[in-house]
Amino acid sequence: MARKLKSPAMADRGPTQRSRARYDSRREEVLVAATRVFADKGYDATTIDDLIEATGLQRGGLYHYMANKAELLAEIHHRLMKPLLAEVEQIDVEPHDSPTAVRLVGHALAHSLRDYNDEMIVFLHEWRTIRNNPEWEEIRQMRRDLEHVIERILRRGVADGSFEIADVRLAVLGLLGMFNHAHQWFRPDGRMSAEELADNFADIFLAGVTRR
Amino acid sequence: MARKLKSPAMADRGPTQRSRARYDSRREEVLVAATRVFADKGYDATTIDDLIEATGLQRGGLYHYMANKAELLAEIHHRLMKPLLAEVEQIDVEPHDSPTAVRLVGHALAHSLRDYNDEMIVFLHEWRTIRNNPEWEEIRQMRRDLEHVIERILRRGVADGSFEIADVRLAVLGLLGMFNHAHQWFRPDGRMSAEELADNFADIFLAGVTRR
Amino acid sequence: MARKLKSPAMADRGPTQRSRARYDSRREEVLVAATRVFADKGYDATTIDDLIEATGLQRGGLYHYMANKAELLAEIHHRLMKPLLAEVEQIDVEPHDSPTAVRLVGHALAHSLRDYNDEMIVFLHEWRTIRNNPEWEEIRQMRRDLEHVIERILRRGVADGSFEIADVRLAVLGLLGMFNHAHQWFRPDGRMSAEELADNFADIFLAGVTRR
Amino acid sequence: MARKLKSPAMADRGPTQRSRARYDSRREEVLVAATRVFADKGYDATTIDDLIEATGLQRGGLYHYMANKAELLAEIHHRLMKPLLAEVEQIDVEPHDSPTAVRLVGHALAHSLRDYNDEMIVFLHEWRTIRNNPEWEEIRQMRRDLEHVIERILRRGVADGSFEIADVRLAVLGLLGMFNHAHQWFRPDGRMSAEELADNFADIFLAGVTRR
DNA sequence: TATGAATGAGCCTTCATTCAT
DNA sequence: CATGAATGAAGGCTCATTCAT
Repeated sequence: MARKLKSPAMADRGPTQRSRARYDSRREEVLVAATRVFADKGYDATTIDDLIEATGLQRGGLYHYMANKAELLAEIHHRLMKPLLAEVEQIDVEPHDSPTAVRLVGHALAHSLRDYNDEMIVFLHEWRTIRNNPEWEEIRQMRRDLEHVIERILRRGVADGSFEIADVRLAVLGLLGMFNHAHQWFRPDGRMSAEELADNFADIFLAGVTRR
Repeated sequence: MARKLKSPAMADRGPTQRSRARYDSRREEVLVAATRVFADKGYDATTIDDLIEATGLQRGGLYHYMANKAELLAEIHHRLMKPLLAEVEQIDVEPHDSPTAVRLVGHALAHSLRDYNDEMIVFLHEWRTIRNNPEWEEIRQMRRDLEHVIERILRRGVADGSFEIADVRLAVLGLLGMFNHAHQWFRPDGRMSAEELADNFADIFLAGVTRR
Repeated sequence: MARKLKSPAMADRGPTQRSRARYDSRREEVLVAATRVFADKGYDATTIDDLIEATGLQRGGLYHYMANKAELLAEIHHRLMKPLLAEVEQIDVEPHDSPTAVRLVGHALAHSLRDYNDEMIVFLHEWRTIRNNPEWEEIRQMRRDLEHVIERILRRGVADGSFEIADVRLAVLGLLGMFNHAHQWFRPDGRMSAEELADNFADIFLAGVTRR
Repeated sequence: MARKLKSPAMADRGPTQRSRARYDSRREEVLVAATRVFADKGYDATTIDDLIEATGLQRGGLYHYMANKAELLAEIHHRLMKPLLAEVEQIDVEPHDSPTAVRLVGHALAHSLRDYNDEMIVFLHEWRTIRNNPEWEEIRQMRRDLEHVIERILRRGVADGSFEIADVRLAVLGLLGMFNHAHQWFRPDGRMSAEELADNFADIFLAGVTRR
């Protein structure tokens, strides 16, 4: 039914490159602003009016760049999890020895903390929001995927004799927990670099799991 | 009411004949598409985005062919009522005997049903929309005009002794009602032709009002 | 989880008879008022503020008596269709000859028109609203049920040789259509009684379908 | 802040001892139920209806045991922080050597985790809610007090040559962070006792700050 | 003409809280 | 103390229309 009247001459044009690019960059701004506000006030406590103020758009204009508030939260999680998951899965398939793999995972987590600091804050704070809402199964799945990859790496370390771990699931949560909690004090532009953070935490964790 | 169809008088200035023709044919397409959607979903429930989808135009483009949504509804009613009213008024001034005049009115109504099926559906469904909005007085007037012509024909039949009708107003509503309701099942390409429909209903109606 | 703290002594009380009755009567008022407004302006065109004005309640108070606007529409249809369906189904199972059964169905329809005039108006106007919304399948089903019972009665008349009908489905729609359309002019307190209406329409319909 | 727990001094006037006791025990139940719900769904996402369901009270009844929702949150924090703060301040004034003091602080934190698990969850999740609302300055102060006591203990350890800490503030946050994060997996009735948890974390922390 | 970003009024609904009984 | 009807502010979202490009 669509595009019935459009003349053949223009049928294949669609939005111009330029307008498309402007839309995308504006959407990016909206997303960044929303992430900031969500990180600061929390998703539920953030009103559309807060987003209006943060973006400088008006009500309708804002909705030009998002379907609804929930979509923003989902997108924020994708922005955080996709690169992280990719990096960790890459580590999983490369031929590292187990301690090195764990260390690299630490670096990947630290990179997220550095490059997606606000997203990380949102991710960690809104877990309950996401957990309690059927609509966000996809995000829950990404989180599970991350845990599974790390679990696989640890199990390989156990299998090859590098590690000695009583409860691998718990170790995964512990490793993630160390980094997750760091979001409360780590600042991308602070004294400690992401690499230092990663190495310090990797040292601690490896000291705890390495077979003696 | 802005942006009425440009009057022919303006055609020789500004836009070329060709571009003028293209504009009109596009406008026609918009109107037909809108009528279809209004008939299907109702005027209020139809959004501009529905019209965008139905016409294949874009938001701004669509507004080149209409001043606003309300104008479309008005125009749809004009398209239906003008020929019908003309036909019925013609019958009124011609020297038919009363039963024949009624029969011809029936045919006129059936023709509307056949030739302006979607418009008829819109007309019947949106009556309340039109009734409650001051802006549509013009349309209400056309409807009243139609009723008045028919009423005049019936009264003449009473006066000349052909008919015996207790409440002429009610009889008008009854006659219109029979045809109006037929829009729910009559299809221009269905089993029953418009002429058959007209004759059947005329038979029933005349049987009811003819002086015994 | 509920009622954990409630002392045993009061566990079986629940709302008092009195308060329950007041709630119900207030809800009834809301429903009647809403039906009136829906009948007048249409469901979609009726805003919550219209209902507030019609009921004399305030926003929150109104929502005390309804889950949402849609629920009202559903309830209105139940109020109309349940007694009608019951009456027609009763006719179907009683041992009437076919013409009598049809006449009784006409009376049942006329009773609805008389006793549930506003509900009837809403029912007839909002059919499209209901048709297009998955949430109202239950109502669509009631309508289908009604049509089926009438269809069954007509088919029995054909089978027993009383009627001669080319297209029974169409005849059902025609019978319903006659009565449905009458809502446009029939008034419970008008010149014509519901019984007269029923008999007149039954006469017309039976004249059309009786085997000659 | 209205309707605080009535002070004991008022107990002898008006309500009997018995009714007073019943009131307090009900209030206790309300608090426990609310804490559970807040921990599960979050403070903002918890509605009064959730509390009604969780307590088994009715709307009006519930409000007899609380001034408003915010008061519950404040009270929950008092229940958690008062004993913890008392325990830690006690440690501070007792003549322990610095590593022992730290270890005892760890045990105090672990006890909170064990005895006030839900309160802890609420405390950690709702920090932002509390931070952004002027009304909760008192709670923010308690948290600051806790940090200050721990900071004092650590600084004493630095002063007496036991510890070598570059950034004492950060060390405080680190120590609290370890325990705080544990609420995500620690269960009062789980494999690991609170004492074991405390000792493990104390070992790790002390290993990190002890002067070599 | 055409585009689509932007506007802002207005809609339905939720919810903490109050208060007459 | 208890009830539950009522309040009304505020929230998320829709949508017809405008306008700079």
